[in-house]
Amino acid sequence: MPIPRNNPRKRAPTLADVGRAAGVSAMAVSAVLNGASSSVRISEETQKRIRKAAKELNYRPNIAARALVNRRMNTLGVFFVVEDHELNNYFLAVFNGIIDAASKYQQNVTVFTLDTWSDAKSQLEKAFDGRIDGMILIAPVVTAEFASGLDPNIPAVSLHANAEVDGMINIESDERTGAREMVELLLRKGHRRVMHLSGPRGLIGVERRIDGYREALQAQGVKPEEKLLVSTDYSEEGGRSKMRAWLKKNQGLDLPDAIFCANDSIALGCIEALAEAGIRVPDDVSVCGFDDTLIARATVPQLTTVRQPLKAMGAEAVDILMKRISNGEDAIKDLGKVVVHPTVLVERSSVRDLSAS
Amino acid sequence: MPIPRNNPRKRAPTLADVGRAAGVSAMAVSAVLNGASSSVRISEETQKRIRKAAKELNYRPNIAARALVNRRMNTLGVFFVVEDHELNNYFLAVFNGIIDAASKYQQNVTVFTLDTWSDAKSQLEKAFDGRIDGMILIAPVVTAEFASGLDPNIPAVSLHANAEVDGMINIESDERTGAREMVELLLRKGHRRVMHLSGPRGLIGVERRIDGYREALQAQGVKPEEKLLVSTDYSEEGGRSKMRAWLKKNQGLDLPDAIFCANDSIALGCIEALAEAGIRVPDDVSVCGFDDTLIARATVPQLTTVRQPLKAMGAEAVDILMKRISNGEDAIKDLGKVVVHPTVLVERSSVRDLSAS
DNA sequence: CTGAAAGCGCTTACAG
DNA sequence: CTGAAAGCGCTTACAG
Repeated sequence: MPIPRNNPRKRAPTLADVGRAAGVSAMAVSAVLNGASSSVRISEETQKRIRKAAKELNYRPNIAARALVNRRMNTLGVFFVVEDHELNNYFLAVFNGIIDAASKYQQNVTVFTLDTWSDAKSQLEKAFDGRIDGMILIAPVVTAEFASGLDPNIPAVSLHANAEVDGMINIESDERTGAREMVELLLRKGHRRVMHLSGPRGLIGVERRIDGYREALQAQGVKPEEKLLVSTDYSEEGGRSKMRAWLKKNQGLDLPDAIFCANDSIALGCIEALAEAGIRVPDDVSVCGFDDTLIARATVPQLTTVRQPLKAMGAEAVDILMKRISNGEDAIKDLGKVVVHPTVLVERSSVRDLSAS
Repeated sequence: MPIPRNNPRKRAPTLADVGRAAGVSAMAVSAVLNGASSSVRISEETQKRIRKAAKELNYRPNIAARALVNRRMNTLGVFFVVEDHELNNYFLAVFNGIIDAASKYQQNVTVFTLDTWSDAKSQLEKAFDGRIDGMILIAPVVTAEFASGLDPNIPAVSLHANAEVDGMINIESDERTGAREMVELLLRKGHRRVMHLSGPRGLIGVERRIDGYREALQAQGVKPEEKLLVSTDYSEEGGRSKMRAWLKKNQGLDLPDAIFCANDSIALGCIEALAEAGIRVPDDVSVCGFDDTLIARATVPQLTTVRQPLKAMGAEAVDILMKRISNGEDAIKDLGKVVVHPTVLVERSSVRDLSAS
């Protein structure tokens, strides 16, 4: 659909209009309204007159004119791939942190959704026309091709990037430790046969969670069973269908003691598939998740999960981005290329303590 | 925190740069790159040369300069009150529809969060400096004072506004019918004592749901009990605390047959409070919600609820807004001031059929 | 200390 | 059919 071009907005009062009303130059008005504008000194009385005129005319500085001069839009761009046109709770949590922090810096946030990261280059370009001062990439799948599509003049910060990009700072959480601690918890509670419903193989976060899972098992001398590691995509539907299939294939055989799901959505789908089969959580099998999104509190029983501080991570992305925008690339050196947040184990009701019984 | 002003972006190539490289005027470049620019005709060969130069220089038209001339930013503003700094699933669904539709029109979306609607005036003003071409107000609490704070030159569309505003189009769903149908369903399934956990009294949507609830009861000759109508705020915490309090107060007395909650979050809190008290859903009492957000599918049992087409409503807000922006106020006459979407009953597993047993 | 001028990068209207 | 000029509304640097 073409961009509608006609029908420009009505002309709003300008600095000149205000100046005329107050009997001064546009420049004087600018100086007064922008506060501490360096050298200019204007008498108290004139200032009052100017402010009064501005108020009466309902004057607002035109943002486009300002941006043209300052080469700053005071706007941050958020880039995110939307699967099946459905925003999810991971996005919600991160975005929440972003807008919260952005308003602190008086920055606007505009959201750019992509269909996929693989041809992100052409989609990203659209934003490289001065409309944003910095970009936040949420969970980008970074390839060399993709990285070459970035504009070196626009500072970028990523969350949960799967690879390091030159000149870009990435914010992550310690997923490996989080996964390890979760599985340790399961083992401590007497679970032995721990299944892992992982995310799509190859993504760095997925592999880290698998590593943590294996690490915990090995430390306790539990031999990992091949058939207890099943990968799916990071969705409710993925968790449901893979769990359904697994149950069908292993009909009549023993259930695992516990199922460690790679995120809360998978866990939700998993619980649904179990419920369909008449298997109760946590009475018959324990289930736990990862992320601690809204979903984790919505399930019944509420989900034991690994909390990633998603909101705080979104906020930090803004903090770092603002530093880079304001101070230029000098700011980077102090920061390091990766910021790692610790995860927190959140115990709710979906894991049963077998050791107690 | 002050807006960082320093450190402007690096100078990007301009039309003049491209023109110089191609040996033509900036105007010629503009004409070629903008496509069908009316009168101007430039030879095929020159066009090619211009495009090549633009590509080589990696030219992007500067959005601020364009906006200054066109008085159009091609961005839409979304305004929303965030309670306790927590975005919710209602927002997620509506926002999803908004960004989906906006990308269709090649419009950017920027999100403005407010603390409260009551002093929205001062917060709205910030956006009246040409940075947006139109505004979408999500669930605004409209007062005369608020309405007077709107800029008549910026087209506005609201969703779930509680009152009609002159010159603004409001998008709603037929909440009254939705509520009535839900309660009719409960009655049909043999429930008699139906409790309603409503939203905050006074809001128009809340009253409509209450009206629908009462209407259904009356039509079946069921006398509404005063103590079965409890109001809370539209949150999980509200549903939990009010349900807890009710159970405590009515300890030892009969439970209602079913609880009709005014939204899914309340229903979730309600289910939690019931679970705490050892009351099972739907075995001991049926619970249903309203909205059909993500939450409704996450609960176990999944929630029977009234679906509002939130995503479609968000998309329609954009469609209408774009008509108003493009065609001016002429577009309004065709539309009417209120657009009402039908609701749909979604039956899941949280309501038990008593008539069958 | 004040004001007139130049310039940000684009598009539109108007001469040649 | 083409090109030089004016103007969008602001800010910054530079004369008086």
